[in-house]
Amino acid sequence: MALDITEVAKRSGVPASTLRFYEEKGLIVSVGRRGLRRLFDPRVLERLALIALGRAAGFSLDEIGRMFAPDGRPRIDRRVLASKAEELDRTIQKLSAVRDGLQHAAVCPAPSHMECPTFRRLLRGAASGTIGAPGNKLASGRREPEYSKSAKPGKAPRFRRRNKNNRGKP
Amino acid sequence: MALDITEVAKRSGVPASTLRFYEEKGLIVSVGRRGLRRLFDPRVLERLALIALGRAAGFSLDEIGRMFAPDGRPRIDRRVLASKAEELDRTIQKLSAVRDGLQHAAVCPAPSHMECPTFRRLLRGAASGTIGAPGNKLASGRREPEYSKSAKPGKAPRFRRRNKNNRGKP
DNA sequence: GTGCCACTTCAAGTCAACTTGAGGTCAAGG
DNA sequence: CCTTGACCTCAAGTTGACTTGAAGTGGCAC
Repeated sequence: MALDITEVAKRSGVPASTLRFYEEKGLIVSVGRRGLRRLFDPRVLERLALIALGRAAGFSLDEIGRMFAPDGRPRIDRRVLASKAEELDRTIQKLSAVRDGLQHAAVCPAPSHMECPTFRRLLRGAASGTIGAPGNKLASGRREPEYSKSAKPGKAPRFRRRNKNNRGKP
Repeated sequence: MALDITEVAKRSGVPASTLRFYEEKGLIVSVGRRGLRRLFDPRVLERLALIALGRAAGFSLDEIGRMFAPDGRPRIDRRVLASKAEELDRTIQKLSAVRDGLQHAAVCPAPSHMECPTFRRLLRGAASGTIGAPGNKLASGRREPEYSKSAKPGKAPRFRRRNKNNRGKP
């Protein structure tokens, strides 16, 4: 009944090294060994799907880990889901704006992009931090850098860009 | 006329350390110094906006760097823009699906998410790799890991998940 | 003229999510 | 019984985009 690690890897598409890594992180558990070889309960596949989904939604592995009750059953706070959905939605808005701008710029007849009003508008959007780069901060819970040392608390903290990712209330 | 680095930081919202970093990477140039202190042409602000936009669109700093002609003027290939826009669009599709699933799960009356058909469908999507996690690979040009050593070419390469991010032609 | 402090440089650290490498072990096949 | 290959462990490396720390410097206010 139990699947060995290669079987899980094959069926889930998740590399064995990642499975070991996930186990170490407590995201999945193996139910035993055959020799050295890990064995997993087939339900690990569902668990992995859940993890993939969480990642797709922008949760970090740690966040995902916290979504499983100590007994292993997923106990996902609906408020967390809702707020992540909202966050995701804001991200989608921004990306859509960028996509539209890109699309326009791609066909825009202006000799240089700099002369295209649409492009310039997009640029202002990006400049004013309404957009925020994707990649590592896109939909993920992102720590603010500290700046506690270099920017002393008394010293007009208006320096640092606020809400790069629309973190505060709009 | 020239702005010193703090002025640029203040106006652009980009920390001075990042400005130095960008200069080192060749993304911006300083036009001189006052003492040690860098001075920038005001147009650096537009350049920074362009960089922010590029990041928002999912370009890496290196890609962005390549978008500036050696003379410094942006010379952005429209085909690149179009393809990035497409990529972005695919990303948006996926994120939208996830968002909808999340939204549903947040209000779904099923006692456990596992009993909600919508949630399970979403899960299958995530499992089959149709979704792909955001974060660092979301809209960015992402190198495929190598696997040349551990998975020898003769050995049924069906092991590794293909197109986690819909990389091949649809 | 002299002190301060914000700047400078350069090297190294951080973060997340994995991957890779070296060296070890073991079940199974011949 | 012995080889072999696939797994094991543990430590270290990777990637991108920065940040941070230590040690140095110089313009400007006094």
